[in-house]
This record gives sequence, structure tokens and C-alpha cells, in this order.
Amino acid sequence: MAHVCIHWFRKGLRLHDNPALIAALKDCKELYPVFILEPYLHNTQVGINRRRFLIGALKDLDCSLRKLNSRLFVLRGKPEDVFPKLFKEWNVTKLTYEYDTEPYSLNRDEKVTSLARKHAVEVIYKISHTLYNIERIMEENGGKPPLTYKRLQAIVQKLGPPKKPISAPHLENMKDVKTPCSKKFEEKYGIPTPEELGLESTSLGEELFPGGEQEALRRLDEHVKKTAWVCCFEKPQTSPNSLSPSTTVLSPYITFGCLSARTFWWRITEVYQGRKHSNPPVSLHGQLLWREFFYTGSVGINDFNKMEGNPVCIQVDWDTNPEYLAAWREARTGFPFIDAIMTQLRQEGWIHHLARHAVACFLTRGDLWISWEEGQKIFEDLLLDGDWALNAGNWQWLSASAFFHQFFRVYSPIAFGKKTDKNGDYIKKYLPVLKKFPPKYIYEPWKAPRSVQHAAGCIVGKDYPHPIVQHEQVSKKNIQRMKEAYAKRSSNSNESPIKEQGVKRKALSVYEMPQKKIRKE
DNA sequence: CGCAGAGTTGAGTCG
DNA sequence: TCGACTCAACTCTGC
Repeated sequence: MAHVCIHWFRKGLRLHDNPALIAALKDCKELYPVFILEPYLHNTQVGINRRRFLIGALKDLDCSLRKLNSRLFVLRGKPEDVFPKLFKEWNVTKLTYEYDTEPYSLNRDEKVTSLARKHAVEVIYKISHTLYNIERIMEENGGKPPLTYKRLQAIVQKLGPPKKPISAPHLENMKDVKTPCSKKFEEKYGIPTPEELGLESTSLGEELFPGGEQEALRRLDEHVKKTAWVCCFEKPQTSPNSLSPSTTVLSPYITFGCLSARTFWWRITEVYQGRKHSNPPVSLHGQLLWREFFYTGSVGINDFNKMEGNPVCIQVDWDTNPEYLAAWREARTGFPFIDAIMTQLRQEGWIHHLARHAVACFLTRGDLWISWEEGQKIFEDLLLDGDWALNAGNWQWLSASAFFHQFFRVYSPIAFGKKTDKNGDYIKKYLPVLKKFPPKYIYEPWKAPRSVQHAAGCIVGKDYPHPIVQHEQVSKKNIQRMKEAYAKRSSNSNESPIKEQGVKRKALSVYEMPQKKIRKE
């Protein structure tokens, strides 16, 4: 029996390594490639750079589908409202999509699946967003997510390398498949315009990282060609403040699924073949395993994007301080390194991983003592590669709330950037108001004598803000506050309900708490 | 159970 | 310029 099939693109905006799309083409007479602009995911709350990236990715996808005599149908609305109409109108018999582990997506997909069942539509989903089936990683670890990278490494060692990516469909795959569409469809299901996504009136910077699978594969090729660079890659050795990115900037493409993580993995493997190379956690493979690490945490740990209710997260008495938060968000903390990073983030939608460390530490445990959840929201808005699991996981890491516990290691908003950019060229690029400051004062302009400030044409307190905190003092105080938060956790876990239930354990270790949650479900 | 060692990416000082 | 050491001190793992 030939099917009428919808392949639903959500993430996974690509044709290569798309097993759900291939499944759609099996015994298929009519294929409808669909993307739904969801009010929750694609409204104006999401940053302008992300929306522009999405348009690029959809255009590219449509273009590739047209080469296969198909096209992309973009619909508007809630999936649970949209699908029943489509099922009826198109006489759909099969729905395929890529599995997505985010709580919002799981909930949505469950609703859509039950609607499909009511319409006698067969549903097929495939895992291709992550290297592995995340559930398998947890199974291999006794049903709980690994809390250390080492453990994850041991697990994936047992699982073997990730699956090899599969090819994009060719014209031969499409020879019995039609995508019915009339002129009317063109108007109804077109790619969103910048105006539709509210970008027309906004001042957008240069598009440094255009969305789309073709651009992703081009970018991948470009980096994979540099054999020595790939083999020597060590993340901590790359610079957070180089004038052009010191890493691949493939992350936005992986987030949107323009690039398959498994394709990236195996292309790196090809380069490594027979050569000496770096290893996880610092290598390029290692970076993809970090992604897997946080994905596993996000699946196995309840309330992963929150402090309260999150069993692995240290409970901290963060301050509510809208002024500080706004200063951080709007790049006016008075610390040029921090403000330059936040400017790059807002303008370009991407900052280096270590730059994220610097600003995240500054917002939370280092200086401003503001909850990592606030930072998480702002990153989600501004980062092209804002990924639910990675954003939550990394914010917990940086704020020493989970996974990382050496809270006494604090980044200096002055010293850290100097290591890789003594002259402050990065600061000058993103904060032109400071461009005439001599290197001696570029990281701490408030220390420059009045004459130097005059010569630079920038008076601190007038043209550029005074630092909002005194880092030396406030960071010391904050280390003590972290110490108290950690001490409180140890005593709290001694009072855990497990003990009351008569289990002979003095404490429920953090490691065991997620397991308990999972079993309850 | 207790303890040693490790932990992608700290800063500052000294030689 | 770079490595070793100190600062003060966390959790998780593995033995």
C-alpha cells in the first residue's frame, strides 16, 4: 500500500542523515515535507538573530527539496491544531519525525501522536539529533544519567562508536513520489518573510552565520580540510577573544539540525585515521561528547533548567537585582572584557565557549550573585546555538551548581581575557568607545589617570560606566556564600526522606537522587 | 568504610 | 615566556 506521508521538520532541518525522512519515502506515493511555525517556539520572544537563522535554514531546506521535485510546506499555529486539518485535507496515512528529548517537545509530540492515532495515521520517529539513543546511555549506567564526563566516556566506550550517518535522498528515491502542490499552496505555505517574523524594522547586523544545511556542510568541509588543526584541537587552548572565531562555529547548525552530529563525528574520525590526535574531553570528538553528556542529564534529571526541584543542583540564595542583571545583559557592567563579550553576543549571536564561562561566572558565583536561570534565559534569547539541554547544563556547571564544584576557582573579568589578548583588540572591536585606551588600561579603564582618559576621548563615568562591583572584594565574599550553600546541602541531604523511610543510609547522595525520580515515573 | 586522586578551560607569585 | 607551586577547598569515583 502506497502511503500519503508527512515528514515533520522541527529540528533536523536537513536532508543528510535524516532517517525519519528516509522512512517517510518508503512505500510513499505522496510526500508532504512540513515545518510548523509554532507560537511557543518562533514568536517574537526569540532573538532576532535566531529568527533570521531559521528563515535561512527553511529557505535552504525548501531549495534542496525542490531539487528533488518536492518542496517545503510551512504552516502556522499549534501542531495539535494544525495536524488534524492536514490529516483530513491530504488524506495522510503516515507521519514521520526526528525524536526530540526536550520536555516541551516530548509533550507536544505525545499530543500529536494521539491525534494521529485517532486519524489512523501511522507515526514513525527516529533518533538522529544526538550521537546515541540517550535512553541507552542511561540504561548502560543503571538507569541514571552519568554525573561525570569520565562516566559518560566509559559508557560510550561500551556502546561503541555512534551510528554512521545515512545519505540524503536522491532523485531515484523520489521517482514514485509526488508532492502535490498548486499555485494556491505557494501563497498559503510559503517560507516566512523577515517581516512576518518581525525582523523588518529591526536593525540586524551582518549575517556572519547564515542558516541552512548547505552552509553547514560548507563550513564543515572548510574545517575538516585543516588536518593538523583538527588533529591538534584542544578546546581549552582556543581563544575566547580572537577577532575571528577560534573554533568551528558549527554549534548553531547542530542546534537547528542543519548538520548531523553523527556526520560531524565521522568526518572527524576520517581525519584522525592513522594520525596522532587529541582526545576527549578536549578534542573535537570530545566536544560532541559534552553535548551528549548534557543531553543525558537533561533527560534523566528532573527540572533540569531550574534550581528548585532539580536534585543535582545546589540551592543558592541568589540575589534579585534587576539593575545588575540589566547592566550585564546590556553590556554596561563597566568591565570591558565582560561588556565586549555581551556586545558580541547580542550583535552576532555567537561567543566562544570560554567567553561564556567568563560572563556566566561573572553574573553568578563570581561577581553579581544573580541566579543562573536569569543568564540561561538571556542566552536562550541571544545565542544562535541556544540549546535547551546544553544551556541549562552549562549554566549549572559555570555557576558551580552541578557537575562542577570547584567554586573557589573564579574567573577574573580583568585577568582572564589578557591571557589571549594583551592589547585588548577584541575589546576595541566591540566597544569602540574604548578604542583609544592604551593596553595598560584597556581591561580596567577606571584606573587610567584623568589625562589618559581625556587623550582616549572617553571619560569613565560619562562615556563608559564605572565598574558596578569591586571584583576583588565581591568575589571573595561570594566564595564564602558558595561555601555556605554547599554546607547547607550536605546537612539537608542528611534529612532526606529516604532516611525517614528507614533505609539505612546516612544521606542520599546527589548521584542517587535522579535515579529515585526516574523510578517513580 | 575511608581515603586518595581527579576534575576540558583560575589567579597570583616565583624562579 | 613558561612551568611549578600556593591559595583554599568542592564532589564523585574507584580502590
